[in-house]
Amino acid sequence: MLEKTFNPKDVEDRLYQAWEKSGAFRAGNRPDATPFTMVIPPPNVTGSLHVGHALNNTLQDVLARFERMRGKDVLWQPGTDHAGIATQLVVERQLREAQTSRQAMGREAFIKRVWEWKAESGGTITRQQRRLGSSCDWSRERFTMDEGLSRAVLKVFVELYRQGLMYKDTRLVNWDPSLQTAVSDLEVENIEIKGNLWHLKYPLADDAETFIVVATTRPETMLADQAVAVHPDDERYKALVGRMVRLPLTGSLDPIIADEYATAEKGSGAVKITPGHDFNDYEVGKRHGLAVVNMFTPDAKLGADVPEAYRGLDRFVARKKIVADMEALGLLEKVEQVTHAVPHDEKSKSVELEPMLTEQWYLNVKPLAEKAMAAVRDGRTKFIPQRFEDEYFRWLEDIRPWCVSRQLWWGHQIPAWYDADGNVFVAESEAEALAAARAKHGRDVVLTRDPDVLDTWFSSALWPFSTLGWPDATPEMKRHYKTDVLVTMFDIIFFWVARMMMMGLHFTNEVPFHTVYIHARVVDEKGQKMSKSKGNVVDPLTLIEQFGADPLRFALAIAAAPGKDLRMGPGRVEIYRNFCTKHWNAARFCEMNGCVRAAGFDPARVGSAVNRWIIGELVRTKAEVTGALEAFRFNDAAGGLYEFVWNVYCDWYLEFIKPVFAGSDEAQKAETRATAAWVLDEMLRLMHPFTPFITEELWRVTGEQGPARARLLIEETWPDYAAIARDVAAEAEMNWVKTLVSEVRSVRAEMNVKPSDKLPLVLNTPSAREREWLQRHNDLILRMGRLESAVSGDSFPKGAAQIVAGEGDAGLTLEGFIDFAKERARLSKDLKKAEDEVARVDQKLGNANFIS
RNA sequence: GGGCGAUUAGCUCAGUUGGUAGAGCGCAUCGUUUACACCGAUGAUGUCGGCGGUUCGAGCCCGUCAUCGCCCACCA
Repeated sequence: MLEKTFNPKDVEDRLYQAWEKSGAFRAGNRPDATPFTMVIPPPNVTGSLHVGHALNNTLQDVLARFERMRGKDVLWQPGTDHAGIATQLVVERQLREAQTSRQAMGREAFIKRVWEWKAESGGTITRQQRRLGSSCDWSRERFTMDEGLSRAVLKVFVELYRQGLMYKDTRLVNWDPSLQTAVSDLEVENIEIKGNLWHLKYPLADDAETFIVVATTRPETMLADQAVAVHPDDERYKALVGRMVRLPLTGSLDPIIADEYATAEKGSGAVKITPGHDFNDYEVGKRHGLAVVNMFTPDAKLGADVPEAYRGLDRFVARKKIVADMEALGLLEKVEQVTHAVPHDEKSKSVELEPMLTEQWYLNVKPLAEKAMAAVRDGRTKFIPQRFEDEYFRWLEDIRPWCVSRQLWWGHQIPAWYDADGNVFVAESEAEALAAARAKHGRDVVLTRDPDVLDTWFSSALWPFSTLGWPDATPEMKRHYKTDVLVTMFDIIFFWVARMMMMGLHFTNEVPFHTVYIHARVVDEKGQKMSKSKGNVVDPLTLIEQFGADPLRFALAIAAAPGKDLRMGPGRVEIYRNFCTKHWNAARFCEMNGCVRAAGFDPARVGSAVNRWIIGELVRTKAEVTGALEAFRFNDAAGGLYEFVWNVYCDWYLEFIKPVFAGSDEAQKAETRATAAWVLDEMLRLMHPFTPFITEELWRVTGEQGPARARLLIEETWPDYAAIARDVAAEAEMNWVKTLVSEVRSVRAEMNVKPSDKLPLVLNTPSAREREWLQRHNDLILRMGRLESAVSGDSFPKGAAQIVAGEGDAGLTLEGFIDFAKERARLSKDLKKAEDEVARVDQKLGNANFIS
């Protein structure tokens, strides 16, 4: 006998282990079947599961289990990402707490330390994915710094280099002074902050009493100024173009130049040009042949190229001092308050990035982007929802070279070696590099390896094929690439999706996936973005602990309407915990009534209307769920199931069959038991992709073979009801019955009659008020009496009917009633439509104003 | 500055080719009848953000305005 409620804690672990042990999640179980492949967006190896992961994993697991049940050979490829910056930061923090640093340890020891940390904490997130029920093929788990994946990275880098797409360049780059590394354009977050716009007076070189005023938000950079620019058409300054200013504080001479970049309306109309520390100024400098002076050290303190008084100062300290000094010289004209966007690192959002002139490795992604755009344009890869394609195009259309080198230690070290003269040798191994160097010099030379590592997203970009064994021609590569669906969130379309498209097409000539499903962001129950600082982070593990994995999964799936924020919290999950209990109790009811699947039961040959009807409803639901899942409408699929389980199966069907079980018609009882069991059984299968644990556990209740069947659930096929025709008669009949029952219930409620009371009880002692009601609803109650007796098998309470009707049986037989029901259903649907159409045409003709 | 999305019951949200406005929660009333109180029955509640247009008919299509959110952008 089942307990009154489902206890997820008792079963989740046991069931998951049984699944995994049985090899049910393994790809390759069905060599003849169509493959279905997804790669998981690899979470940070040292991270833990947040509710966004939970959504992402749930949706993929729904698809994986659905396709597996449909008979496909599913590979859901799991793994983790080494997450260069994030992981290095975590370990560095630990070192700080231990009073040491990576610099003190040295590179080799530090990397060893990170691997240790990975070994220690790397299992956390995959354990948590298991708790959620994710049916990944764990036997194929990969890590971006695995030997095989690293080999793919080397090969890709070297090939891109040989193709001339990967190159070193010295240019301005976004520099993180805290981490002391370059970051890519995508990793910059512009944050609006309130600041000052200082108007500085620069005296002319040959006339110290005449000034040109420049406005700047970054006065400290004036120490590296190389010019003052004005717009060529700006009448105010035309005469000054070509003359020199003497830069205060440094005394150097800078030309006043005319450049379109300056806007007369902005600031004072004249702008200081600092090619070393501003992307625009850098371009202006190139046009005018200005020098590029770097005035900062890597940690953004003032360096050797500034007057001694400022050397070693932090940039913000220097800013204050320079403003004060300028003011003391009478060269500060005014200060305006402005809000302006300042580039910050997107991780902590607390470090102001500095444009810095450094040498870095760049990948010219332009030609790759062309192919990536073409693939989406001609439909080889589709985005759902489609509007994300526009965003994808917009970014790829004006894509700039990708700065792929990072001045970190944790990551794939760049496979480039240098000789003493600075010649570079790019090769997949040191031996190859040495050989190349020997060939060049005619003798053995000593090489040093480039100390930098690659952007984490470089290896992620290869994920769909590197995990399958590329560059080797593995059977998995052949069978599972391209993959089918990528399920991810919109915030990494540029970081990851676009780059996978580019790399995939470039190296395999095939798109990495035919569909990209973009799901929403999960926010808290109040609609606030979750953040640690706000303390409103919803922890999926707490929710699993509290309610179970199934309710969380169902809550996520049913809320997953494409492209909208998705609110999540305990309240939401509780609703679906209740739903799971309801589902559980439906099975419990079946168990109590001996509803066991009967051997040889044929749903197409059921006799009674109630049973024919519920089978029809099931068939309809299955079609709805299947269609919804095929279209990635998870909310519709889950919603349809919710409706069927609760409002159709429990609220109507189980209520209808109670009188049957209480009655004496043994043949009908047997049929009804078999039907109830069969429908429950099928329902469990439809529910399984969403709530795998409870369905697996309940499965044994309805199965002839007991618990041994449980293990097999996910290997069973998705229900196929092709042989069952839609039973319109049963549908119409039951709809009519339901309507009547509702009407009667409403009458009873209004009359204050207990549902348990038989009608005759009321009729024997009618009050005046009751008598009035009975008169008004005479006809209804007559029919109801008929129906109840038809459903329950009891004899029709003739006496009661006579009392009600006052004139004996109205002569309505059940058959006559069903005909009436059908007629009414037909009329209310088809005829209504036809009549409307006729009326519409009539009206049109009437309005047409024919000439007779 | 550009682009996108949202605006539907008190709250949170569905609503896929335009055809009688839906769900859950909450609320009110009643109820422990062969599963389930993590339950059941019944009920109340909507100028579908405003205005204009197309149509026999608009929550849905078009235009416009308002408010909120997100993304992108080199503006001093």
